[in-house]
Amino acid sequence: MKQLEKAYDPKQVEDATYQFWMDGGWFAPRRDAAKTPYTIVMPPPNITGQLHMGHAMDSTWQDILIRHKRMQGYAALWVPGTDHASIATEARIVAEMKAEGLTKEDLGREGFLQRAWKWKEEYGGRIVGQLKKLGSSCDWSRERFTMDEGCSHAVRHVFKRLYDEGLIYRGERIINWCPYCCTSISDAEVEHEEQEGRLWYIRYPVVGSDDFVEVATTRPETMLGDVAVAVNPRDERYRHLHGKQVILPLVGREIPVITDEYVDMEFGTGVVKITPGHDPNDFEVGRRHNLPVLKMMTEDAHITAEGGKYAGLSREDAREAVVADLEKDGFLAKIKPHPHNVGTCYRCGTTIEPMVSLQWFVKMEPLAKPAIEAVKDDTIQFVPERFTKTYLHWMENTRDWTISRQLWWGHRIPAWYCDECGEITVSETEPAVCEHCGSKRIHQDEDTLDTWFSSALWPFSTLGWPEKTEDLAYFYPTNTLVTGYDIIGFWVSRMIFSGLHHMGQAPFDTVLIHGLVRDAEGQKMSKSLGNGIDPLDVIEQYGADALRFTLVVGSTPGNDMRFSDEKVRASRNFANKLWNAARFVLMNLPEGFAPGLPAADALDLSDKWALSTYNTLVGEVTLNLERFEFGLAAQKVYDFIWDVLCDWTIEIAKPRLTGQDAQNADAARKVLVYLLDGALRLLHPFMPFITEEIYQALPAADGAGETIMTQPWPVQDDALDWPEEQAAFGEVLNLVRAVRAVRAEMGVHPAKRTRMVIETALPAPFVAGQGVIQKLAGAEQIAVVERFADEAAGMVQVATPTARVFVPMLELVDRDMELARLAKELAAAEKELAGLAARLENKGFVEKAPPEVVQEIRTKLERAAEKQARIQESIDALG
RNA sequence: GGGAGCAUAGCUCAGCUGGGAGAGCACUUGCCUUACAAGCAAGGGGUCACAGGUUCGAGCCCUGUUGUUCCCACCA
Repeated sequence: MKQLEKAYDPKQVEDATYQFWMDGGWFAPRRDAAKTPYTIVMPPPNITGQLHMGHAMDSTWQDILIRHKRMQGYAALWVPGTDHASIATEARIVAEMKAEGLTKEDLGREGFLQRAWKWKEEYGGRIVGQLKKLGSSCDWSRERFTMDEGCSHAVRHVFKRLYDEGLIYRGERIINWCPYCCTSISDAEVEHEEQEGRLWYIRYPVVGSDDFVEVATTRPETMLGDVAVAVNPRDERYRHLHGKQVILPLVGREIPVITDEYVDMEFGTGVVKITPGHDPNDFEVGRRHNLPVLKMMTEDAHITAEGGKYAGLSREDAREAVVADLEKDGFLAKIKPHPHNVGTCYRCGTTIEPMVSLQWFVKMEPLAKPAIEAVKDDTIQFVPERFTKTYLHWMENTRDWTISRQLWWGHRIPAWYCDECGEITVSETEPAVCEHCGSKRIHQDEDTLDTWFSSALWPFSTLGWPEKTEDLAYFYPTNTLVTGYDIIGFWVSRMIFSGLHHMGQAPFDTVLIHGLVRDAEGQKMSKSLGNGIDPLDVIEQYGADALRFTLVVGSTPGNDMRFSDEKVRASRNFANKLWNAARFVLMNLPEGFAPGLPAADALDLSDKWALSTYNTLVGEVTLNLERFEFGLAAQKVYDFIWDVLCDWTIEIAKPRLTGQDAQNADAARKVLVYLLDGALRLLHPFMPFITEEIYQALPAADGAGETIMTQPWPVQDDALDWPEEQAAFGEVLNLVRAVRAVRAEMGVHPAKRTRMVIETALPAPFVAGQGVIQKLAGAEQIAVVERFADEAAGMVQVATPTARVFVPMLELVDRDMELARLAKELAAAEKELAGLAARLENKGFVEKAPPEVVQEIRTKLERAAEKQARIQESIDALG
């Protein structure tokens, strides 16, 4: 048997325990036909990332599910891995190179990729080690990386397949361009932020008259790319302009006035300038009217030659210059303040520039349809349910997905262009010749794929797909996906349509959504605010179990939570409490102690109460876990350990353990060990380290080399349910509490012991509970009688629903004070009685409420009436 | 412009399918009761945002209002 230190020290335990688990190989499930698989794929953290609170929460929740299912006997697999995070990683490396005075072009593609891989080898594993500190029971033998060989194969396979199906196409479209990252980004990667903008009203002279039209714009510099002005066809104010031409100020180009329903007559002047090259709406309008597309900005957002004298200026400088010239030449009518939304790059925050460019796209509509169905028909459920709306809204409004990125770090697009015939060859492996004309002069697309393109395949690419592996057959589809609500659009939705399309089966059945972890003030933790709390610091100070527990209690799916030191300290204290309870139990076990519950007739009333309470707990916690109510489950285990086990059962056991009755002492020990063992199992998913450490010290595990990880999850058992005894002992505890309250109120010193007479019509439980009352209510001698009131002069009297206690302490207290106290008690009892009586007098209640509820109130009423009568009698005796 | 969350003790939050409100921290009082002072015992503190409605009964369901946070959206 292991000796436990006086206070729990996580640092001495955690790393060694994790190593013990690794050595035991318990993280890796075997494919066992006799078992049911349960699978979770970890949302792969970015290789650029450091573990933050979001990861800690995410991983804790997943680990709770996996550990619980593993104990229930499932073949539980948690697949870990990391994401190459193309844009983030590339930005990181470019910045690093910049410090050395190097650019990507200096190194060239090959050189850059070498450097990137080196960077990955060096830093990519960092976060993996951090996940281990948390206690995550992932199967590291199945760890994957989105750019490893298998995942890359899956990516090329999917690309080829979708291309052949006509679901991937290449085309010139208007896309979101980040001038800082110098790449296209998808709609989902654009963040909108409100900015204090302005509306410039510009006069465009009408050709062939002295008239002009006023056009309102938030981006005057884009007028250089104007190809028309548009009015609403129904707008009477501008009917005379239909078919006319106007002159573009500063540039002098003649452009047509067109009519289009898109124009809102209410906004601005009702006239819109059309710039198809740099505005998504204008692009659509331009297509409808066959207007040319002028590209007047470069990839780093400077004006092109198209912009005449403004060529070479940045978009910001160009705006100033254009506005100044407009004003000088009298074209500027007015300027009004105008708050509006500006799209920014989610990575770098730069204002995105809509640009026309040649990119690859995934056609979304045919893929989205079944993905919408799968959620509507509950094949996939969101927890909490409300996120279904978020998902459906995203899916139903999604436009084609821009998947090409002008980056080097990532999956290079498997498309080759023929220098002879110009056709495209898409292939999983590098083709030798153009499949159209057989020419050998082909070159591969320079671009890479959006990071999410590979993450979308994660639930099956990690299991070996497109190979037909045994893992894939056994573990797919996975079961629960755990993630934050912020990536439902980016990731969850794409996994769903990918799984359905490529596997013919939804990738998981449940999406469990957690909220954000905020700081103690409720602010989002972020690097720029510097308010991030490093989970590793918390682990260092309080231990991983305390951190995990904190991330679970008081949290509820989908809701954000605040993180504070006080909360972790409370969790740490709980760990220590458990530790000491275990120490107490263990130090009371004799050599050769044999665990196991004694026969029912060897159990005393308190044993049956404790075991019944535990038995109920088992059922409730199991149900809570099945419903993903982790916070409730954790709270219940906490309450059981602290309240039922420590404050009552252990205290009650003390006199039994040191008493004369050897059989009784043995029963107490066996029950304590049984309850401790059960509580450890129930707590293990939440606090894996300390529960393992204590489990190892229990006689059952002694030297057997077993782990709590694979012990069976407790099952509710009717044989451990004694409702009558549970209720009867509850009355004993009520009496203890009542006596303690009166003693405290009267200022009786805790060490002072008194004689005590219990008057009750139901003596059995109080006789059986004598020892308990003696120990916990400060009694030295107890008599249980059916009638005592007549001899009770000069005694303090305490009423409970089923008994009255007489304590000879009146010499310690003032008689009037005692009367006043009793009067207060009586008032409270009468109030309760009146409330209950009122409910029963309500005919509607008696007739319509369920009979068991009515009966419960009747019983309460009887009890309350008895208690009230006892108090009244006490008062009469004193008076 | 649409959609969603939240509003419960001084603070942070639980509260499962409606049966008379809980925890942690903080506060007050008393305890070194040999597992634990990171502890033990006893307490104080809440018209569950507001107004209606459904129901025998509402923190929970419905409608509206206010405050607050977030998501989505191509009105120049």
